[in-house]
Amino acid sequence: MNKKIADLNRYLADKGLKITRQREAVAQVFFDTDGHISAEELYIKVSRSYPGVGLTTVYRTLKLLKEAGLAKERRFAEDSQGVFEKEDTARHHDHLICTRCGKIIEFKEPLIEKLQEEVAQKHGFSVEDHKMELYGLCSSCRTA
Amino acid sequence: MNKKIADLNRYLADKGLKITRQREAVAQVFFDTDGHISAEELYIKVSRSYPGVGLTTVYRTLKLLKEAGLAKERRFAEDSQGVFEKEDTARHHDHLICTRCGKIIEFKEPLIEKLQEEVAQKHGFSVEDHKMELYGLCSSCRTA
DNA sequence: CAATAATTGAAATTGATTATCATGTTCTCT
DNA sequence: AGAGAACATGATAATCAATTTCAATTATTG
Repeated sequence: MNKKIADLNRYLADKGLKITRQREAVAQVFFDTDGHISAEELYIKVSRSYPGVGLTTVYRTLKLLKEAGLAKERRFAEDSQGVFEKEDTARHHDHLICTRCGKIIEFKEPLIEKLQEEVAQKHGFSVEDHKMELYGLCSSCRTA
Repeated sequence: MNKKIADLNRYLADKGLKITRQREAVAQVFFDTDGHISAEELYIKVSRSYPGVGLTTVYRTLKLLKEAGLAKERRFAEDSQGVFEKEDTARHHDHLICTRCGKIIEFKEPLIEKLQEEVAQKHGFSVEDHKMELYGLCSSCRTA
């Protein structure tokens, strides 16, 4: 699935930026990753397939991916490290987070989104994006 | 409204910790603050009424307030600094955030909460807490 | 009031992220 | 293809928020 790499390259060309081996490496590995990944983790993962790419470049590329609308940064409570995920999966999904074991489940609920729109309108807002996190105990932690 | 100070003192006594002038100062100023405040901002505010209280102590006291269930820490996207708010207002309210001017409006929507419970149950979770943020443009930024 | 244990503030430390800078690469134009 | 200009890279240093350390101080308890 090189469509996203193509999207990135189009964005770069558009901005007068350059297509490099490192950017492609980081982007490729990132797009092959499901769920959330931190810059540090991505750096390690990239290093396995494409050694010699610096952590700094990983940070910089993730920033570009955000600007290009291909990645999304999230910050979970109490977590000092930011995590990234692909923008397409980031869109319209929310998180259930177990406060004991840290397990994170992603879900979608169109009805909630409809209500969000309504609330926003009531306050004169137009919604572009949202983030919802439910904190609680997962079934295994509750019975344990 | 010294009830909360009393709550804090009860918590401290319970844990074998001490009631100090500094803790009371930080707590008092924090409880008199509406909305969100960062540790740094709170430090400045405290320093005006009670000079000589260190930033470290503000951080430590906020941590205690969290443990005592009297404060809640939040982390908004893209914001490196965590912010705190009183637990009573933190409970069951959500945020509308303008992506241009940064304005934050708080709201409640019981229906959304009901749906959250249902979704969680579907995944075997019991909800203890939640966080929801809607990002968009406020009315003035949209027309500007 | 004395002994004990917790607290304080300043400074040092950590961990994540960003800036700097000399060197290397890509793109554009011919 | 080649040269020049502009951008990118990676190592290191710097920054920023938050935490830890530690010697000196203070609250509690008996």
